[in-house]
Amino acid sequence: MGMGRPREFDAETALDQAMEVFWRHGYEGATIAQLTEAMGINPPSLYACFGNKEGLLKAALDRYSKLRGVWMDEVVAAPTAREVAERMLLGIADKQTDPANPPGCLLVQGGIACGTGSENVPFELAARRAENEDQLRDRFIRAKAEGDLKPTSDPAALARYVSAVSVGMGVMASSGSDREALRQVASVAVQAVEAQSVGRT
Amino acid sequence: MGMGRPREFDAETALDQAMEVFWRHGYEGATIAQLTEAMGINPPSLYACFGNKEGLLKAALDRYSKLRGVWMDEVVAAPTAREVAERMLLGIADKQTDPANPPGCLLVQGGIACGTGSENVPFELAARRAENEDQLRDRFIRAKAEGDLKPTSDPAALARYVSAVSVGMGVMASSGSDREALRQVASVAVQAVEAQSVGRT
DNA sequence: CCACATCTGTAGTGAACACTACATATCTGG
DNA sequence: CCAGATATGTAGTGTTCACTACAGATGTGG
Repeated sequence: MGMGRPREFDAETALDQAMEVFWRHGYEGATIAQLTEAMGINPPSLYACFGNKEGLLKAALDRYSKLRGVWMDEVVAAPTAREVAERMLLGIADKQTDPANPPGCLLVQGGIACGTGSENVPFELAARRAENEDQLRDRFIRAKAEGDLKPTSDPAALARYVSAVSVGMGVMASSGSDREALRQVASVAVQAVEAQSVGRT
Repeated sequence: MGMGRPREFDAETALDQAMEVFWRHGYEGATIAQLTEAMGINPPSLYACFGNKEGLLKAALDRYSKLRGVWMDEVVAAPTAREVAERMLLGIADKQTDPANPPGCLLVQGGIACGTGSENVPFELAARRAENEDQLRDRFIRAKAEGDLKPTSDPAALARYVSAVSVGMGVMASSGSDREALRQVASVAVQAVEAQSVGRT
């Protein structure tokens, strides 16, 4: 038995284009017509490869999380909790205003509130954000064990805090805030982590 | 000339119901059928009273901003910048997890990313958020003039920061974070404002 | 070269959407 | 009580949506 006609497009390249459309218009705001045009394929190819619109979103999120994960590994490699927060938030300020991508963060722009039939999309995004938060929390737990964070500090709360600031910055970026404004927010935000650090300079 | 048949529903009560639908499903996710059912009226009444779907959203936002403005006045009445931030963020933690309302904040849930034809909705929401930020900024400018905030502090950046944290908390609330989690975020966030304060205890 | 499997493009499908025409009902001013 | 004006309920309108049937194209294994 034969193996059939080979696909004429590259799935990852197409996913990058789809990611951009979801990023810019959100899950519900993105139409199949926009997606297929950006991906350079026709609807049947999309459905054969990704199942349906939600399957395409999940594939795009997988790709986004993968790239993001590499960067997060560099972030948590910083020597102190304060520097982790600084690297993360200042880095996010730059990433979310990078003209190479739509403004903001796909994990926020993708869909915060959705209509009937797409209720699980916001939870899907939240689950991805939670992964980042978990990674931060683990890093802050280590920082506390190393005596870098105060014995009274709450690593989970700190991680939630940094995650919340990231999300807030993403919304600001998508509604027009420029890089300098986001960097200012990041700088102020880092001071809360610094206040929980032991050897503050 | 007569004045016509009087309307049989109360516009403000109907707006409250519409507000809840937009809050829960977002602008694009909310359908006219859901809105009219929640408001207890039929489509022609909705269109006669509010023009179109976007007009209804703006009316709901006006109402939301009005209620919110009353509360913000109480917030900025706190004696110090630190207490302003604390009142604001802890209050938001409670409000965004109040079971009487959908979780989160209408100014975020309403629509962060929208599809073609609704591009201005996110900007409309951003403009409302900016009003709160301006109010905070003015309060922090005063705090700096009063010697409550350090001479090196940047009131505008502080206001942006508090606003960003609020938004981030709203997203967290809408994706299932409970009140305690939000309060922890608020507590950490306040420490950044405290770090900019003069008489820190 | 043939049977088979998979992809691709065209051209739709039914459903859901925002919005409205129209007839009827209920008010005010004279 | 009548004329004008506005609201209401029924029942649609055209459009757009996610998704797909189908026929032809292009590959592999025998």
